[in-house]
Parts: sequence; C-alpha cells; structure tokens
Amino acid sequence: MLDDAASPPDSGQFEPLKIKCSSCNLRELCVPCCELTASERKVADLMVFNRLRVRRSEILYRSGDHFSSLYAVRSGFFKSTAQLDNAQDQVTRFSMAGEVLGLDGIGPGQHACNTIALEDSEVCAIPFAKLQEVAHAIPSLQRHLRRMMSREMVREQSVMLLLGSMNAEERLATLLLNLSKRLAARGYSPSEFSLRMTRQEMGSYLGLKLETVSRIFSKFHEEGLIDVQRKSIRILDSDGLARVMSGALS
Amino acid sequence: MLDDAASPPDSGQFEPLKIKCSSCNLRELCVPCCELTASERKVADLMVFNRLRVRRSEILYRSGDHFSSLYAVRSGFFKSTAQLDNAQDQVTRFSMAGEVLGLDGIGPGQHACNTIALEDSEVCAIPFAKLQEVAHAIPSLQRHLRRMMSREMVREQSVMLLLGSMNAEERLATLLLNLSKRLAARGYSPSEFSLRMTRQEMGSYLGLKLETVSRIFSKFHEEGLIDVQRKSIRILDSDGLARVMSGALS
DNA sequence: CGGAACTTTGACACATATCAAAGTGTGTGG
DNA sequence: CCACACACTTTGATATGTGTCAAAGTTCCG
Repeated sequence: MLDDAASPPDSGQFEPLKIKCSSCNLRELCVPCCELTASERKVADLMVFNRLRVRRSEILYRSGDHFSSLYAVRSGFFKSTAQLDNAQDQVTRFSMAGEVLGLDGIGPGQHACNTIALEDSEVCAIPFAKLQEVAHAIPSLQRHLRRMMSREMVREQSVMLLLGSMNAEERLATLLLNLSKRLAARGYSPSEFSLRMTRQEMGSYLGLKLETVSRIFSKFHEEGLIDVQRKSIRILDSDGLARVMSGALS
Repeated sequence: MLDDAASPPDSGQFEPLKIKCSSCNLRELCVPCCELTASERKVADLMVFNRLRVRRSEILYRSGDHFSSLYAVRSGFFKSTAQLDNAQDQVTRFSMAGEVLGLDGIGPGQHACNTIALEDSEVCAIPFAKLQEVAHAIPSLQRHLRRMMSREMVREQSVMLLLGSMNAEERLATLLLNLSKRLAARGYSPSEFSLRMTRQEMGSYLGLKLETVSRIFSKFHEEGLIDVQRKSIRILDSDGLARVMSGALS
C-alpha cells in the first residue's frame, strides 16, 4: 500500500496490490497488506507520495526546517547529524533503503537534525498531514506509526548504551555488525559491502576520533576479522566480531 | 482531564474540570482542557487510572515485562536502566513528577528498560488500550501522544550528543542544569535541591565512573560553582555552569 | 552501636586524543 | 589524457583525561 505515486493505481484489486506491497522496499513503513480490509485499502490509496532524487552530499532537510513530511528511503544512504548548542555536528544515525526519516520532527513541528545523502539516493516524501488523516481511518496504520516511533526510541537507547559503556573496539564491531545485519535484511551480502561514510563520520557516530577508527580497522584486519581497503570491507569472522562487541577479552 | 480516579467525577461541567486540569501536575501528559470540546471531555473522563505507590528501591516495571500501561509520575523520582546483551545496566534517564514513563514499550509490546523508584513515589497507571481508544475519539490527544513520543526521541538524541562529544565536566554541568531546569518548571528551587541518585548512578547515566563524578563535584565546589555536601546541592553560579557545559575553556 | 552503603581522595595505569607527516585515491580543469 | 589539488586514510610519537585500585572518611539504617 505504501508504494509511491509512480506505480499504476490499482485500488481495490487484491492481487496487484499484493504485488505492489511485496515489491516495495519500504519495509519500515509498510503495514502488511493482509492486515488491511478492502475499504481500508481504498483509503490508503488516497495517499500520494512525491518521489525525490537526492544527490550525494545534498541535504534532504535541515534542523529547524518546517516539518511536513516523513521520508522513506527508497535507495541510497544517508547520515543524520545534530548539534548541541555551539558544539559541532555529531552523526546520530545512518539510514539505508527501507528506513524512515523525520520521525523526530513530529512533535516540535520542525526537524531536529540535518539529513544528508552520502550517495545518490531516492526518497518518497510522505505528507504527514495526509498520513495522519489516513491513519485515523486505519487503526493498524496508526498502530504501525506508533510502533515505528517506539522502535526508534529503542534504537536510540542502544546507541546511548554503546556510547556510555563500550570501548572503541566494541563500538566499531557493533557498527559493522549492525550495518551487516541491515544489509542482509535487504538481500545484500552481509559480509562484503561498501562503507558509504568516512572514518570521520563513523567516528562522530561512535564518539571516537577518526584516527582511532582507522587504527581499529587496522587492528581488526591484523587479527583476521575483516579485510578492509578504504571504503570496501569484507567481514571474515563475524563471530569473532560479535565476541569483540560483547567485550570478550581476547 | 488526565487527573486520576481519586478525584470526584465532574464530567460535563466546565469550571470543575478546568480546576482538575490546572491542579494536575501531569503536565507532560495533559492536553490543555481548553483544547477539548465538551463531548471530547466526556469521552476522556471514561479513562480510569490506578494510582500506585512505589517505595524507594522498588521496581515499577522490568525490561521484558508485558507492556500494558504508561505511567505518569505524580510524585517522587525514578531511574530507568537498560542493558545491552551481557553488559551491565546503564542508567538511561531520571524521571520526576509530571513525566511519563513507558513510551518505549508501545512498539515491542514489552518494556525496554527497568524503572526503579529512587524515593517513595506515586504514579498513575494509564491503561494503554483504553488510552488508544479514547485518543481515537480525540484528535488532540492523539497528537499529544505522538508529540510526547517525538519529544522523547529528541531527548534521547541530546543524551547521545552528551555521551558522544562532551568531556566529563561538560557532562556533569549539563546534568545539573537539566535537573535544575526541570525542578524550576515544577515550582521548586532551581538552585537548591537534593540529588536522589548516587554518584554511581549519575556516572552510569553520564558514561563516567563514580570516582570521576565525585572529583568533578569537588572541582566545581573549589571553583565556587556549587555547594555540595553528599546528596544536597546548591548551585551558586549557574551561568558559570552553563559556560562549563558549552565547553568554555575556563 | 555496628555494619553496610556511599563518598572522597590519592597514586598510578591505560585508552584514546592530539599533533604531525606521509601515503593513496579521486575528481577537475587544462 | 595528464597533472594537480584536495579529501581521505594510515601510521607514529606523545599528551592527557578518565579509569582502576586502594584506603580512609562519612552517613544512614537496622
């Protein structure tokens, strides 16, 4: 149901809709079609989404911008950054296809972070007013929206734990395994992928300096846990990384 | 409107209802009465809350417990802790009167952290199923619920910034000023209050060891920023603390 | 009154930051 | 297509902030 306007309008028919849904990569936002009644589907199809291209290093939205839409990442890779008062930016998340951006703007009515494409990307802008309206008619969508927000709170909590109680190696191992897992869930190789962000951006996210990140990449390499060459990485021993992550004193 | 069941039922009358609202300390949860229509008020009064006493060091809920209610703190002080896999607990927040607990359980259907009273406290349990039902009839309540969740996401983000980019002094100054501000908003003195948590718990929240917290208290004391004696603290120079917080190289 | 929990302070260790320099890609304009 | 500049990465030497370990002091509570 939450495919974008570019798809042909198939409202009311079950089969085509099902296909739309299963071919849609917006798994974070999508309420499984089987949960919707026919009439709900009709309402859902009233939503119109704008597909946007965002080129590498372009800004999707800035902190303070008026909030009007959520953004579902269709393809590409983003970083979000926030700043506390006069301090410099800190990366607060990396987002990939199928994830939803902008939830933190719902309350304040303006975005609470900057979001920037790290590679050429495509998003669907989901007008929030319309979404809200439709959600009112579809309880399962309402529930889903809440669930997404709640999941985001839990995600942020786990970053707090990472920053508050892990050492540098544990942090980097956690990030690598997290990326790996998310890529795998999207059908990509969990063991071989390209890092879209710089060492500096990883460091910012992990609360480390770029040199430290670099050194630990080298260390993991020496220990045979990964193959790494600049942006391209290959996980050789994910169990080993998992042990590092959970503080195994190797 | 979101006062608890102990208050006399005044549904339908404007004046008494207004008083209930203004005398209610649950500012986080409360939708200002003026925003509600008469019929909405009637629906809202269908909600029944259970007031609970929670004694010092008692657990309000545990991570993994089935989620069925939000909890509005009526009085007292709580800490929430979470753990990542096999690591030990980390404090993820402190909560005081007027704040709402349990939002992170909405998605997963079970609580994502432990919440423990740090002093004898009182909460209202708000059955979430009922709240959801009522919210469906009252758009402004729906909006309010979302706003609370979004605000919580922003709060967690600011903790991420604290943990990711501040040094120990900046962190402690931030915590003290934050507590001060929240107390002030509740009508208490912003400059003189009692710390309900131990050095260890502050350290856990701030990503520091208890000895470090203690040393920085001593340092702030020497510098004339605060008076501190164990749990009782007095802020002497909040501007000075604010300068420390924002990284002024004193 | 005694013991436990908490706090403070000191000495020292260590992880990570900082500073510096060289190396490696990458994109752009001539 | 080459050359140049720039952004990014790696590695080393050193500095420093915070952790660790230890011990004594204080308060609280049974």
